[in-house]
Amino acid sequence: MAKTPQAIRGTQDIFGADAEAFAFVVETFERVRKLYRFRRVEMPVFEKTEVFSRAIGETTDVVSKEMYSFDDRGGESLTLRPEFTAGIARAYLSNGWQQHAPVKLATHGPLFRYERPQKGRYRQFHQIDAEIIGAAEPQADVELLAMADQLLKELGIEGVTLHLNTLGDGDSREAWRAALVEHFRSVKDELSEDSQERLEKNPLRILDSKDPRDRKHVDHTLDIDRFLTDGAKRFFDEVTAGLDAAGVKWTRAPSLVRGLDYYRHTAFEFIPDEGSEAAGKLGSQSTILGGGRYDGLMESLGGALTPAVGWAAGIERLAMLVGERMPERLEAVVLVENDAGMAEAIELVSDLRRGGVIADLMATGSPKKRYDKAVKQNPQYILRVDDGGYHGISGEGDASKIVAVLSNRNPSPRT
RNA sequence: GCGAUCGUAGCUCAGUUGGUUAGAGCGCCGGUUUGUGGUACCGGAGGUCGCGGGUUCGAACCCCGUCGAUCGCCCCA
Repeated sequence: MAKTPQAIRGTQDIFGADAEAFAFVVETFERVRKLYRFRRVEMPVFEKTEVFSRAIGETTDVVSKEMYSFDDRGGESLTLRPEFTAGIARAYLSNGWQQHAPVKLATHGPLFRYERPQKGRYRQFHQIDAEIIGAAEPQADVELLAMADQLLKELGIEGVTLHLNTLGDGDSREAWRAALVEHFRSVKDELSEDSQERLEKNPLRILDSKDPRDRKHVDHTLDIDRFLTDGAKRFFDEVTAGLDAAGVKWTRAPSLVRGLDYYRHTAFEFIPDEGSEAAGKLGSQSTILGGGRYDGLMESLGGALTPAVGWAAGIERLAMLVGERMPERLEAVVLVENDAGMAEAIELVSDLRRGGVIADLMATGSPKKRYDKAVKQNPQYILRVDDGGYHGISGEGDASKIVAVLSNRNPSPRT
């Protein structure tokens, strides 16, 4: 026998309860985004590599070691999308969506990052994504976060808190970064190996290092607050005031920095509370939804300065938190007691489905065992068909839909 | 890229200090019973014990390598 090829490492075949939970997340997202008038967009799964390398930043982990890149037959370097935002920004520029600005967009689908898989983390994973493009005012941040908050609530997810920070505007961030580099360089030898590396590549990250050697050198004098320009401070205050008005709970997280270069001002993550049930279900992964403002991104792709803010959430991680979802209950099984009645049974099950009844046909295997198999499906009703046609129903509960279908049918030969 | 743990039937798992022909439950197929809302019983198919090498009279079991999975580090959703 030929050998079955293996699935690619880090990909998943989702089925059963997990697939139901996955679908529930997507359906709930679709419902909620409509409440906020986010418009659905469909995006390519791959782009020219430069879309991501320029937008996300060459030195980020995502670009430097996690992209699935390949040359196509024309020799052009393409990359399977590792995130949504860069591709959406490219689409916004190449399609002239400025005409719709400010525009609220939502999408979902697969993303790809070359990483070692572990709990809640895959090479092909899935996100839901929401962006507001062309809106500079803090109210956009508030609306976006209110939607995220409502989504999590409607998914029934508890024990998760919005962690909020500001990275300031360009000037604030630059001053902050310079101060951090100066500070940490003076104690470089005492930092962890990882953080000595971060010092060159991404000094902001040292702030949220878990290594005690690094923690020793981190204190509140290094928070962004001291470096914020008046404008940046005012912006953040308006965001937090808006969240309070909208009834969205949040907590300040001064060491929260996002990994990608394009973030400005607001940065946030929804994180399970320590010791909560949600935290346990997620393993060592913590962030279930994250994002921020990226006013500088469009320029890196050659567009005009365009303020924008967005977030993405891992569908798999959300699905781990929503609990068991059962498929809709089977309402009717048409049981073929004798194969001579097969045509009649097929007609009956078709009529039931057209009448909005969730129905299945049980007509395979040993005729004597069909009844047991039907019962195992736990249907609300069983309709029996033999060589004389339909001849009986048993079950309990509301049968009005089934009765309506039966009374609209041509009388079976027996009646 | 690094580390830990683990690979036995379609699935979940037993398998004694290394010892005859590797087992169970579930699922699948067939039959007997029952005779119409989850019956009981009998039987059957299904395994290169992840793969390759080594030690041994003898390896699912010990050793080495390799592939894969899981969890963690890094980073992220």
